[in-house]
Amino acid sequence: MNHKFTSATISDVAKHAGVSIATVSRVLNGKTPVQADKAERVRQAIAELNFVPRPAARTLASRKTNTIGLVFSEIRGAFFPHLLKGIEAQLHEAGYELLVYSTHSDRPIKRKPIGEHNTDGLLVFTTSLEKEEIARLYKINFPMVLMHETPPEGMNIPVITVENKDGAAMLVNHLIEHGRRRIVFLRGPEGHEDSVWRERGYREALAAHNIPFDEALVSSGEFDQETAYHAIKKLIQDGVDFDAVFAGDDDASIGVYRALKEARRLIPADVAVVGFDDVEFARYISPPLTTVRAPIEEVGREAVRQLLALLNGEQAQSLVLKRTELVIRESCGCPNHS
Amino acid sequence: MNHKFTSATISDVAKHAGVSIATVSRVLNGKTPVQADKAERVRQAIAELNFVPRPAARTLASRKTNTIGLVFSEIRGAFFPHLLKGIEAQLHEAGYELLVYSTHSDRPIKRKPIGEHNTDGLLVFTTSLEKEEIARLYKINFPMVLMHETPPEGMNIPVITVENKDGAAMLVNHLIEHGRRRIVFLRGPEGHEDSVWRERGYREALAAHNIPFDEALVSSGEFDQETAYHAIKKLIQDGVDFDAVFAGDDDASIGVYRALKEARRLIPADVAVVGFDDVEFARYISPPLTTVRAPIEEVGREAVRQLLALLNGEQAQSLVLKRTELVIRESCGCPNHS
DNA sequence: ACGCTTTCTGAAAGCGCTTTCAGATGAATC
DNA sequence: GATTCATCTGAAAGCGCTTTCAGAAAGCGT
Repeated sequence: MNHKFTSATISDVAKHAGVSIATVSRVLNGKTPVQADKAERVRQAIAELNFVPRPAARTLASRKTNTIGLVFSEIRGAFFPHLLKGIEAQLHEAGYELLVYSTHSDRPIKRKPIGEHNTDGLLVFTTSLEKEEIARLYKINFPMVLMHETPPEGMNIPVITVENKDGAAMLVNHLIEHGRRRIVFLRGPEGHEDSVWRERGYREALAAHNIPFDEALVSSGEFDQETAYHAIKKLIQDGVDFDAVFAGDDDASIGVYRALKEARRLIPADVAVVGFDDVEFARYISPPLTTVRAPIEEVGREAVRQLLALLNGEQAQSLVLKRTELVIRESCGCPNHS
Repeated sequence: MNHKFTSATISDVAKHAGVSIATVSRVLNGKTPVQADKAERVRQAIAELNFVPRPAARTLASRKTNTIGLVFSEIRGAFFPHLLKGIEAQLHEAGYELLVYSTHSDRPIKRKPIGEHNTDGLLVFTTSLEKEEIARLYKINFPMVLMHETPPEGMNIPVITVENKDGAAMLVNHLIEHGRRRIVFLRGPEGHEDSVWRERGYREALAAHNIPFDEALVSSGEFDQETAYHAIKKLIQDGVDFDAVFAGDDDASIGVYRALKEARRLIPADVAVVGFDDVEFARYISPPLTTVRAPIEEVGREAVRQLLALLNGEQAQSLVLKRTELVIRESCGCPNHS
């Protein structure tokens, strides 16, 4: 009943080509030399029998899964496809498979879902994996690289992320140079790496212009529309005075737009708004959003590169910061930049 | 050297619990009864040794991979994350792993990338898999379900998609009821299932109002901005007369907006525009886009449900059409609908 | 022609599980 | 108490590969 899909095995090929299975394995893997004519016969047999080696058998015998795992907490946000695309492309170029795992906290975990038993290495996005699990994997020296998250204290795990601080600072500087002084900052999720660095950029830019930091202007955006919407709404209800909003990211700025429009505040005349990421819709919302371009796809590719280096026993860079770039459109008050 | 990650195996557990590996296996799988006290001892041993069964070994022995594959041609379009989310969630609820594979045509395929050897079933999105490969898998009775694509002639493979025809017809009817008569339709990619049905809806709506179909009004949108932009630009240059555009999908309508704005045609006063999908940005572009809501995440979940049915030897529905819903905003000329 | 490398090859031993099969155990029946 | 059954359990045989190991074949120098 379970034998439905069994097709040719390595010994069928061996028989067909008149060699031993060891030889077949050798031409399959190409690491050990095989006489040209035999190799050719084997290749023919493989073609004729339409033989495909079972990954499970290979994995069991070689202890290499040939797949890497991607762990993240939730599929959300317009940047996600780009990340995935970069990872997928780079990975498959190298001949690896991609196992995708999303750690919804509410999911009952039946068995250890992803780790050293079913992957050769892990790509971890932000805070999707608990510190203890990271520590455990680190202890057994399991290859992994983190994206948009610094490793726990004392662990030397490669990190790929974008220039969050610089990007944020560019944005806020730009706002300040446009005469904005009361700039709201919408934080991302609690403990979120990106958010921390963006806040630092925000603070540094303020400090550089001698504008005091005002806790009242900082609120939670959670990097999503809904929370951002409510945050801004609340600020308005509370009568907080502000003339600009750094939304945390582009998704959040959507919520900001909505709250502002409902309150009949004009963008950018009354309130300038800037995002972060430069996702597709940023240029098409109205007014077009000034933001910072984060090379997300490149982050994915780079993460894979570093992980592959690790897998090959090479040294990986412990930190790769991808450059961000200010994209000026109209929501900051600059005209004619669409 | 490759033994880095070896930890406890089933025989360690067996020894530790004073039973045979067969018994351990049985408590692991829970299909065969085991005396309560022994089972308890085994469970303790598993916990103490931190034992996790190797999937490769299980797969090899049982011929079940416990993972299903998702195949698609390109990670693109704002709806993709939703699809993936639905699939991922539903799948992991059922305890399956997700192997993701994108078939860029330009990728050198090293080995058969995805199929019966490394998955228990396949989720195929649109035209990502060649007809021959589908036929081959179908012939060996390999479980799969298609999303947004009908199977080749004579093959009974479950299909999950949305009410493309109805959705398109609703859109076009709405346009016509607003007095539009010269309605451009931007086709999707050649051979794309969704596109075919949307065109049918378009034609039926025209026919229902006795408006003759005009080939000159149909052009290629490819479901992306760029192509849509050029298509509309060309129509304008060619002096084709039109008062509305059914963009094919929301992504394409972005391109339509751009071309129209460049040509100083007002939306919706001069030209009404409607999309398809209702992705996030649809409500935030200016003017807010009238479109049809396609329950993409639900398509993903349903596809998984049907595939799981197939895997359990149950009968799957051969066609599931998810209902679409007209979302009226402003780009069609309706006021106050934001 | 003889030893000595060097290169290639097959036998066989696993990799860590599942699953069959036959046997052990104890309960139930007469 | 003997017989029959229903339950549970362990030994052992694979699943389909990779990899070691030792031997065969072929090349080389003298």
